[in-house]
Amino acid sequence: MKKKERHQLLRELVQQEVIQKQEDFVDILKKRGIDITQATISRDIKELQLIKVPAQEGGYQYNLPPEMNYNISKKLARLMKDAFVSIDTQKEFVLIKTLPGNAFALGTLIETAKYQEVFGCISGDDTVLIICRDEDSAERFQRRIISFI
Amino acid sequence: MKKKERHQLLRELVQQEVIQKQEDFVDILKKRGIDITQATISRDIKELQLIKVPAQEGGYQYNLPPEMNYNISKKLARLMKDAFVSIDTQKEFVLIKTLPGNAFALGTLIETAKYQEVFGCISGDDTVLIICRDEDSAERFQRRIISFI
DNA sequence: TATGAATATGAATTCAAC
DNA sequence: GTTGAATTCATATTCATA
Repeated sequence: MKKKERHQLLRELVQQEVIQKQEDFVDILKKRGIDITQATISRDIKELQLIKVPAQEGGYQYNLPPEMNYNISKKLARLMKDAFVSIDTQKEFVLIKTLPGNAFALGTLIETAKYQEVFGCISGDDTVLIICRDEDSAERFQRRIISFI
Repeated sequence: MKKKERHQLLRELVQQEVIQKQEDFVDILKKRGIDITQATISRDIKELQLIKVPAQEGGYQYNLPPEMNYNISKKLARLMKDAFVSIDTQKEFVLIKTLPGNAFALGTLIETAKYQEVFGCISGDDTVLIICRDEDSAERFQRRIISFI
């Protein structure tokens, strides 16, 4: 496997999995039959400019570079402006209604953006249900989303 | 000095100075008569969610959390849309013309955003001169800026 | 709760090999 | 130019103390 391919894989992994430390990368790659050491991962991270973000719930998480997250936020903002219908919260849940056919894309973006308030999210055709970490998170997340409109 | 004050100070420092490691914080605070250890800085960084961004020119730099940088980019995008007149590059220099009175604000935002392409920048009333790290950086930076319009 | 000292853990670099 | 092993260096945590 070439370095470029590995870099691409790391970019995907960091969006899909919760990577807390460089050894996590090593372990995941090992499971896929790619043997690589922490030293190489360290260099990869530097080249890809991945960042280690402190999570307030304890722990850390590697993430995409700010620049790329900015692009994700931009997409999110655009989609919200285009397809947003309504938003409501109840306890730790946030429910967003969109124009038909847009919820899945919205859900994917919300997940990719990895907002700390968000525990998980499920999307239908015109509805995204976001499960936040707690009631406060839900409120914060709602404000965040509304600011995009 | 209270923890809250120190946190505020760290937020300012991270925008003004190039902080490569936690000991840099310790040293800077010491010069200001604030005695604090690396352990405390580590906790502060976690609470403030500061991130360590790899710079492609070697080295690392602590920075504000992605969320806050997103806001800076949003301001930059808005100002560009409002006040942009023209842009041109020559070697490693980028020259941006703005409506009168807007260049200084633009320059400040560009500096705060800490784009890696940028070495430094000088602002007048309707002109910002950005010195990039090299010719390639200047081109990349120009594209970046244009994407805001 | 906030902190420092000591320590453990994680991450970056050096050096040699390829 | 890329990598792993060993090492150095940086950072997070533990444990004690205020």
